[in-house]
Amino acid sequence: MTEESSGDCALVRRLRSYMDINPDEVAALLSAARPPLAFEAREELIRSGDSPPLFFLERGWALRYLPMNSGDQQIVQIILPGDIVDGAAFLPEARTVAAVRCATSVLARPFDPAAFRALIRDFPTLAKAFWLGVMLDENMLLEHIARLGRRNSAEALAHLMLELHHRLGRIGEVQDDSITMPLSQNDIGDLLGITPVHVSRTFTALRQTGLMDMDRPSVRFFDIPRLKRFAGFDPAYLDIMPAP
Amino acid sequence: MTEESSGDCALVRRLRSYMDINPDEVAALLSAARPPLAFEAREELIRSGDSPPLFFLERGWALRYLPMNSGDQQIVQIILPGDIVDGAAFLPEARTVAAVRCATSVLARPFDPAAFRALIRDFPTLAKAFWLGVMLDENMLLEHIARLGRRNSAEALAHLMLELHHRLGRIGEVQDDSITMPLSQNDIGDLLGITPVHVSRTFTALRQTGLMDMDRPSVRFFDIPRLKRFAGFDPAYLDIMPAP
DNA sequence: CGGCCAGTTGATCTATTTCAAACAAGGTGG
DNA sequence: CCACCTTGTTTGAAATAGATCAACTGGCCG
Repeated sequence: MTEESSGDCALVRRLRSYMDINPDEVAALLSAARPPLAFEAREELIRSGDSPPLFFLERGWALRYLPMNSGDQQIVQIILPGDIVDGAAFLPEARTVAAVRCATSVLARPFDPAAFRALIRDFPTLAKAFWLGVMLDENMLLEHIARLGRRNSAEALAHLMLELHHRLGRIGEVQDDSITMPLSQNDIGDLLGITPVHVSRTFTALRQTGLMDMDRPSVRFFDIPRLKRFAGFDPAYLDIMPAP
Repeated sequence: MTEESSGDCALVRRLRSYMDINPDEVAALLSAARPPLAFEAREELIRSGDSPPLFFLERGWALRYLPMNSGDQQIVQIILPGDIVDGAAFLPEARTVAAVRCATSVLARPFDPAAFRALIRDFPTLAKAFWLGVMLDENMLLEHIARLGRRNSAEALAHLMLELHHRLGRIGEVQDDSITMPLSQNDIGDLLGITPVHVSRTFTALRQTGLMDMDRPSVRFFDIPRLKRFAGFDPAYLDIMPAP
């Protein structure tokens, strides 16, 4: 037995949260999994230009970003447990442009690429679940674009926190309207394309509206409906499929 | 015979520009294709919330965008001949969040979704080519994020034009360092998250540097190496695979 | 001719940046 | 235990990129 048959694996838990996966499929999936690897906070999981390994995040937070030639960086994606670290790993020869670093200490579970591709070929349900994940990731990129292009800093920050609230809720990491959010204000600046000092000012402005509060690493939501209206947050993009 | 066997189909031409596809595969691909449909400029190809049809663009330009509840919109992707219009079409039940409208008059080629999925299952080369296209599209989204988050309007505009130059070059639509770019300054504002008046000012500023010039619908590049340096443009993200 | 659309230009206003300083928490070495 | 350093956050004052509002231009079409 490679793992608990119930699937003590963040990827399996995540897939199950939006698809019906039968025990055969879980077993097949786990047979392609290798034991998780541990990484420290700030460690690089993938470097820009790598031909990346096929990792799924098991525990912790990671950040996918584009290094800019000006020296700074633009974070493009927050990787949570159950997420694939870099989809380019499907194409054996492909190189990736985005780097990934750990925001916290992390457990990453490598999969055997060839075995994984065989699974996708042989199990239609897994193929569908996997493609669904790709679409979800794309939707998050699209909303990130809209955050950067069409929202001011307060709206963008609130929108980002609501997205995290929603995603963490799906993997069971929300305790009564507050989340654990390990990112620094520096990271958030790199996410939203604003300076860290402005992140701080924006946080205090939001705090003063009474809609949410945060002191690292916890973010508390006081009035989610009103915050959603303020940020223009509609979770439809995170719920492509109706719940099972 | 459904089509010229040489593949007079933008999708086939595009795939061939970065992969070796043999005649059997071309024939299989064309067998899933249906005759193209014509649309007018400004017509909606896909509406937000649709379960979208499986279209590949045959001719013309289309824009994929998120309608914002404030009434305006954020364009997230420029769709050129050979591009898939909305990848969500692979999942029969999936709904899309982004809408697509025609920027010019357009020919869109519908594919039979079930037949197309069968192709992906049965022809590894097509599957690979298709997944490569998905990765390319993702890379363009990532760079779009970096444009919005980490570049000022002049750099962003130059970067966007260089991306179009590169993409159009690949499908044979560049005549000696100038391209035909049918987008209005309004569209470009919706792309870059700036106001149309600022697009106009940015265009004249760029014109005065002598690096490029434009009067609709043509954009001319005078000094591409210098412009690339100015915009921080590195085409690596558009060239995942080495040329065949 | 009149009207509409796309682009330009000017003047003012505002969100965000930049630069600078200060503070708190935690870790390390004396 | 204290001095000291680093990292993350806060606050202030000045500078700037881009927004806003408004007016004007030049096609183009009926």
